[in-house]
Amino acid sequence: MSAPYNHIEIESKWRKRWEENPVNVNDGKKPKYYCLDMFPYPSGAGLHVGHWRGYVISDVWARYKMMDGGHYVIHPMGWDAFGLPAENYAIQTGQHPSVSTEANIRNIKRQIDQIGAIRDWDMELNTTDPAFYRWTQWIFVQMFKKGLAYEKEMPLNWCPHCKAVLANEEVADGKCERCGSETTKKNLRQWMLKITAYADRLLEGLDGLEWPEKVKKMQTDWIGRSYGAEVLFPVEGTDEKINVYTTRPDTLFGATFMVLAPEHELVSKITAPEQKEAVEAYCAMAAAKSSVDRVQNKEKTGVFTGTYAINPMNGEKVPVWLSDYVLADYGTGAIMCVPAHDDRDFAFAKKFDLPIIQVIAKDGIEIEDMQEAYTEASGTMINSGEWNGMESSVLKEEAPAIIEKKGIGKKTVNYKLRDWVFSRQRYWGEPIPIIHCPECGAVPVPEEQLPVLLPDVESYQPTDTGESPLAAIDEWVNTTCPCCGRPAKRETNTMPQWAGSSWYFLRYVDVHNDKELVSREKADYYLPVDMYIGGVEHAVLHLLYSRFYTKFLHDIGAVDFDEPFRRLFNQGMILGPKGVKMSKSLGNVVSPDDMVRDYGCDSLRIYELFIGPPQQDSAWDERGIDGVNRFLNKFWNVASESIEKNVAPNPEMIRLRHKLISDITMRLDQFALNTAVSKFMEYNNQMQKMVQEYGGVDLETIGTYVTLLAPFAPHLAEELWERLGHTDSVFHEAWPVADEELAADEVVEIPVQLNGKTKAVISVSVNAARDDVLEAGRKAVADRLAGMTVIKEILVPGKIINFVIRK
RNA sequence: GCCGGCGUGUCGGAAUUGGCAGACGAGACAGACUCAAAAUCUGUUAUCCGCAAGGAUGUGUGGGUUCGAUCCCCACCGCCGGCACCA
Repeated sequence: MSAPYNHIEIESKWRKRWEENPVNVNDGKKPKYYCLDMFPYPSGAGLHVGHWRGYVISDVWARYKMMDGGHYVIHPMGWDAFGLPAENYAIQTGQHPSVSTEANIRNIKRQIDQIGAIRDWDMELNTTDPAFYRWTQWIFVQMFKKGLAYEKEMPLNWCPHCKAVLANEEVADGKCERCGSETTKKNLRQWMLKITAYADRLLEGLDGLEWPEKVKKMQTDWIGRSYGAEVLFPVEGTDEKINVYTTRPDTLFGATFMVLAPEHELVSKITAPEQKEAVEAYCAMAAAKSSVDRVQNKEKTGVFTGTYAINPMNGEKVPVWLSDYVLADYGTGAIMCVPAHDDRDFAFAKKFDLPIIQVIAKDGIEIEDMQEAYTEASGTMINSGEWNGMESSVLKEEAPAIIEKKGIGKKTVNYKLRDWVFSRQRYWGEPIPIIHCPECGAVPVPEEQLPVLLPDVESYQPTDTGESPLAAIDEWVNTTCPCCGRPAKRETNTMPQWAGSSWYFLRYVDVHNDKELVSREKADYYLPVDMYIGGVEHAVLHLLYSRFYTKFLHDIGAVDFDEPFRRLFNQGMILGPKGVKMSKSLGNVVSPDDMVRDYGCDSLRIYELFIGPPQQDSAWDERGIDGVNRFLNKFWNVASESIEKNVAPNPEMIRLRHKLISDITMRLDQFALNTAVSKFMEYNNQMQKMVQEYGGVDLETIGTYVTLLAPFAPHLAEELWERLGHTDSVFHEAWPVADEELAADEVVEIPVQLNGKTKAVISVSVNAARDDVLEAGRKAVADRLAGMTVIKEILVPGKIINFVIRK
C-alpha cells in the first residue's frame, strides 16, 4: 500500500507548479471561451461558502471547456468596489474608503486563490480605479451626446436611511432594496438614462438568449409592454380633452366615469369651483402618502372634480374623478373606467355609487345585480351600439384601428419600464462628468480631460437635502466651462453602484488600454461572454442594465454584438445550517477557510457541488464533507493500488470506462454537477470491488477517470496523472469520448411484471430475440401464471416485461 | 390578486423524462480491528404484518388517462420566489 492522500502537500505542490507553468494559455490559435463570474463587492466579511460555490461551479465549467474543445478560457475576476458599505465604514472611522476596500480585496483574493481556480489575474480590474472609471464616465458622455442622458426634475424614490435617490429597480414593496427602510417621494432634479428608448430591443433580444426562463420572464414583466389605444374624452364646457390609455378599447361603451391621477396636469384647470377645496385637500393627502401605504392599502379613495367629460363613442356625459389608484407616470395618467369589466373600477364604482353598465356578456346573458367585475375578454358585445353582437376578443384587436379611423384616439403601445434614475447623492461613486455653465447649460467634460477624479473630502457624511458631500468642496466644484471658458460648477452627484458593473465584462479583455474602452480587435476575438454565472438577485438590475449598455455601445460602434451574455446560469444560495440566509447579524456565516485547511480544497470543491443541484438553494451541513473526503481517499487508494499492480484490462473494466465517460459528460452538459459527483462515487465503488477481485483496475481506465475528475478535483487529478507517468498537465488532455458500443452491457436485467407489479427480475442477453425474452419472462413467473389467462404481453426491449393477466 | 417553481426515507437528494421508486452521500444501529477511543473495514437501515420464505402499503391530497404514473391531465392543499391599483 502506498502513502495515503496528503492534501496539504499535494495541493501546495500543484498550486506552485501552475503558477510557474500556467495550464490555460492563449497561443492565438485556440478557440476562445469566456466564462465569467459576477464580480464580488469586496466586503469586509470576506467570502462565505455560498460565494465559494459559485466560483467552484464556474471553475469546473471553465476547466471542462478548456479540455473539451481545447478552448482558451477567459476566466477573469475583479472588484465591484464602489458602494455604500465602504462609505459607511469611512463615515465611522474617517478612513478613506479606498483603504478599507483595498484590505478587503487582499483578503478575498486570498480566499479566491484557495479555490484553486484558473484565473487570469493579469486581467484583474477594479471599478474604483481611475483608469477604469475613466471609461465609465466616457460612456456617460457618449450617452449624453446621443440624448440618452438627461436631467429632469420629478418626484423620485428617496431612501431616508441611505440618503440617496433610488432607481425603480432598487425599490421593492415601497422599501429600499439595500437597507429595507420605507422610501418616500422627493421632488429632485436628477440625471436619468433613457433606457426606455431600448424597451423593444431589450424585450426582443431575450429570445435568442440561453438564459433561465425565469429571468427572461422577470425582465419581460419588468419591461411590461402592452398594446392598446389612447382615447380622447372632451371635457364638457371647455376646449380641453382628457387623453386616456386603455388596453380594453372594446369596452368603451361601458365607460361610465373617468379617473385622473391627483398629479395630472389638467386637475387644476378642469376642477369646478365648488369642488376646489375638496380636490386640493385630496391632492395634498395623496402627496403625503408613503410608498408603502400606497402599495399596501388598496382601499379606494377619491374625489369628484365636479366636471363631466363626453364619452366620444356614445356622447354620454361621464363624471371626472381623481384617485391615487391611477398612477401619474404610467400611460397618460388618466383612465376611462369600465366598472363592469375591471376589478378596480368596480370597487371604485361601488364605493362612490357610480353606474355600472355591462358591455360583454358571456353566452349573451346579461348579469343581474353584478357582484364582481367580469374581466374575461371573451363574450358577446351588448349595450354597445354599433358594436352589439360582436365577439369581444375580436373587437379587442380591431378597436384601436376603429378608434383611430373615427379620429377619437389612436393605437398605442405602453411600457412599465421607466427611465433609469442615474445620480446618487453620495461620495463613494464615479463623479458624473458634467459641468453646469450659466450660459451653456450642462456641458460634458471633454473626453481628453477624463477621468474626472473623485476628490478627497473632509466629511463623507451624506446630507438630508439631496446634495452630495462633494458639493462642499468649493475648489473642486468651481471650474470653468469647457465651452465658453466662463466660471461654471461641476456636477456633484455620483453614479449609482450599477454603473461600473454595467460594462466591466467588456474591459477585462483589454484592461490596460488607455486609448479606448476596448480595442475592436480584442473585442471581436474575446467577446461576448459565453457563460455568465451568478445569483438570480440581479435579474432586473445588473442584468438589465448590462444589456442596455451593451446595446448602446453596439449602436455607437464600440462593439459588434448587442447582447453581452449568451448563456446565464443562476446558482442557488447556500443557506445557514437552519435553512435561513447566511448573514453576519444572525451569526450563521460559514467561512471556507477552516474547511480548506482541514479537508483540502478539492474536498471542499466537490462537497460544494455535491450538496445539491447547483441552481437550487441548499442549507449548509458541515457533516456532509466527510463523505466526500472519504470518497477522494478511497479513489486515491484505488488509483495507487492500480498503478502498483498494473493489471491488464478486461471487458468489464472497458465497459466501466466508457460508461463513466458518457455519464459524466452528459451530466456536465446538463449542469447536473451534484449527480456527476454521485456517478464518480458509484463508479469508484465498482472499481474498489475490481481491486479486490483483480488486484487493480487497468491504467487506461484509471487515467480516464482522472481526466474526467480533473475539473472537479484539479490538484488530486494532476498528482495522479503525474504518477501515471505523464509529464504534461492533465488539463492538456482532450476530453475523453465514449464509445457507446463498448459501453453497452451484454446482459441486461429486466423486471417481469404482472399487472404492473414487479414479481421477478431476469437477466437476458441484449441481443436475445423477442420471443426468447418473453419465454424467459414467462418461466420466471410460471407459478404465478398457473390458472391465469394472459390477456396481453408487453415487452419494451431492455426495459420491462409486463403480463396483463386475469383469472 | 396575477405569474412562475416546488412537495419523494431520519436528513441532503436520485430516477437516463412513462418502465424495478429511494441511486449517491449523511445520520443511526450492529459487527471486526483496538486495553480503549478515533480512523478504517463489513453488514443493516421507506413503512406495516411475519421467526422466515413472503405479503401488503408507499413519491402532499382526491380523481383520471395508461399494460404500467414521482413523471401526463383535472381539482384541491401546503411551502418558496417574482410582480403587484400598470388601466
